[in-house]
This record gives sequence, structure tokens and C-alpha cells, in this order.
Amino acid sequence: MTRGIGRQMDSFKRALGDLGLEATPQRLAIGEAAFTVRPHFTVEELFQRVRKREPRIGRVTVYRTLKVMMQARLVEERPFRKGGMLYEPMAGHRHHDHMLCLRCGKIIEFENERIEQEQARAAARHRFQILTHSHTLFGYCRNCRKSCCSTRGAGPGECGRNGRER
Amino acid sequence: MTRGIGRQMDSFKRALGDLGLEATPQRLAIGEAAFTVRPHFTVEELFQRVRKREPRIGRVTVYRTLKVMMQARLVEERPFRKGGMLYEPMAGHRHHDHMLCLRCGKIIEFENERIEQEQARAAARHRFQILTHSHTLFGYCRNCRKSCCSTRGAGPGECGRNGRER
DNA sequence: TCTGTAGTTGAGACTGAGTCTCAATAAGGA
DNA sequence: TCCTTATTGAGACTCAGTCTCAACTACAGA
Repeated sequence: MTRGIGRQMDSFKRALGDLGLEATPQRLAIGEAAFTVRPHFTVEELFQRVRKREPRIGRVTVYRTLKVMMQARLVEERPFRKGGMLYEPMAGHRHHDHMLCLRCGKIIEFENERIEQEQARAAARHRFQILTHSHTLFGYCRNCRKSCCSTRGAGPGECGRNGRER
Repeated sequence: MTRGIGRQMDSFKRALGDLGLEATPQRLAIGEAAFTVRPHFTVEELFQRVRKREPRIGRVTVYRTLKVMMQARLVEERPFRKGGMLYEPMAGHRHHDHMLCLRCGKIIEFENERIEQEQARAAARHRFQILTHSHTLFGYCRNCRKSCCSTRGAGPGECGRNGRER
């Protein structure tokens, strides 16, 4: 998990420099936390993580720094849920799409070259310039599909909430 | 635009019946407004629209009724933006995906059979059961692409904010 | 007509994500 | 040491969406 952190932090520091921003201890702590916390995280999770190292840090600084990381394309927003975005670090990752289990919250990543090609073609047809995209399938994962038939309405968390499968 | 409203309202009434809910004047007014307001609307827009006909209606009722319509698959949520969902009526519509212009807010709909096939295949590979999906390309539309080079940072609204192109 | 019941509604309080504002602080140069 | 500028964090604020609860409505039975 920590593999590649050094390189990611280097990109982050470079991005800060490019934007004329200083590499303050707070920003570096937030960057490091963002690259080591689990792959799809909320602002709150990131904030709690950073707090362990920098107890005096404020929520606002976390939001601000995330915004910088997004500008630098080091992190992307994922509008999976209603209240509150999820964030995902990008560096060292090939682009991928997501399946989100509506029962247990598990997030499965998948890649499909043909989908990417087709969407590029569709964009070209409309002369639309793609900056980023979001492609998410909502439904039931393998485990929840099974248990759906027997235990209806069971709460989340049964099969590896927010784990990662590739 | 009003074409097919009758059929949509019939589906809505049937859905209400199926769920054991009454077809109250409020619910019908909300249904009608949802099917006649522009194709991607916010709760606030819908609320204002309904208010014209039923001035005493409350926001909560609009939220509640929208939830019912979503259960009945007559409306879908689109997590395009940070603060607040957009909603889109489904009936009489083939499934489609979206391109969202980050400059003027224009929403372009597109269909691609091959993408649908590929995503079904990817889901099958993970034994994932798709209930719905969201596929959105973010970037610049034809018009904004042009003007981007000359007038950087111009505000939204120049090229048909939230219009529909197919 | 009256009463009881169940479903529905709307006002307003509440929650939680995210933004704004502003005084305090830190860092760096003269 | 003083000045300037960038950064930070607390707290107020906004906005979408939910929760709660009293009031209202429709309907059935007495």
C-alpha cells in the first residue's frame, strides 16, 4: 500500500511549487494521509487520519489541500453517494471505473479499454472535449446477490464494506 | 415535450397503487410537474413549478414523492454536481449517458450500445448484478471549447445552459 | 351526524457537507 | 526588529436533505 508514496509525494510537492504554494507541514501531512488512507475515502476519514499526526489541523485546511490535489490531478472526486463525496488518489493507478454495491458498500474497480474507446468516439462525434469522466455501476456484488434472496433488508457491512477487488 | 405525459402519469398512478399509496392531488401535481419541467431538474426547480399550481405544497412532500417515483423507476438521480442532485424522468426515454459541460452547464445525452454491452460483460465477470448505472463525461462542449482559448474563465450561461442536444 | 382510524401533509427543527470570513500565526526579507 | 505576505484554524454560515410531530383528510362503522 505504501509502495509509490515517495513518488506521489514528489508529484504533490512539484504541483504545489507549480501553483506557487508552499509545502507546509500541514499540506504534506494531508498529502501523505491521502496517499495512505484506504483507496476511496471521505473528507472526514482523511481529516481523522491527519489529526493523528497533526492534532491542531483544521477541517478547512483539509478541504483546501484536497482542492489543490484535485487541480493537480493527484486525486479525483467520486460522486457515489448523496451526502458527501468520496475521493480517490490517482497517481500510480491506471484509469478505471467502478461498481458500487448498494448493500454492503463494497467498491469494485474495473478497466475496459473498449468502453474508453467508445466514449472517446462518442465525445468526438459531439466535438466534446473530455477532461475526466465518471462511470459507475450500481447494484449488488457477488456476496450480496446471494444473501439478497434469503435475508432481505439486511444492513450493510456484511461482505467487506468498501474493500477493493480488481 | 408534453407528448406522452398521459402515459407517464398512468404509470405513476399505477406505481402509487402498487405501493399502496393514494393518488392525492399533491402527488399528482408533483408527478405532472416532474414530467413537464425541463429534462434535468433540481428539487428546487420542481418545487417552484409545483408551487404555481399548488401554492400550499411543502418541500418535504416533493422530496417524498420524488422518492416514490425513483422506486417506481420513473425518475432517476444524476449526481452531476456537488451541492444537490439533478433528476431526470425516465419513461419514454431510452437509456442514455451524459456529457456535462463544466463551463456552461450544458448536458448532452448520448447512447452507445457497445458501451452498454461491455459494461454488462464487465459486471458478469465480477458476478455483479447491475441495477442502474451512471456514466458521465465531464469537459467542454463544442461552443465552450472554442471560446476557452480566447476568453479564459468566463462565467457559465453562454451557450444554452442545461439545454438538450441529442 | 359523530367518532375513531389510518394515511398524508406541511412547518420547522435538525444534520452534515462544504464554503466564507477573519484574526492569529509563521516565514522570509530588509 | 519591523514589515509584508502566505497560510492556518475557529466559527459562522449556507444549502440539500431528513426527521418529527401536530394538523388535516377521507373513509368506515355506529
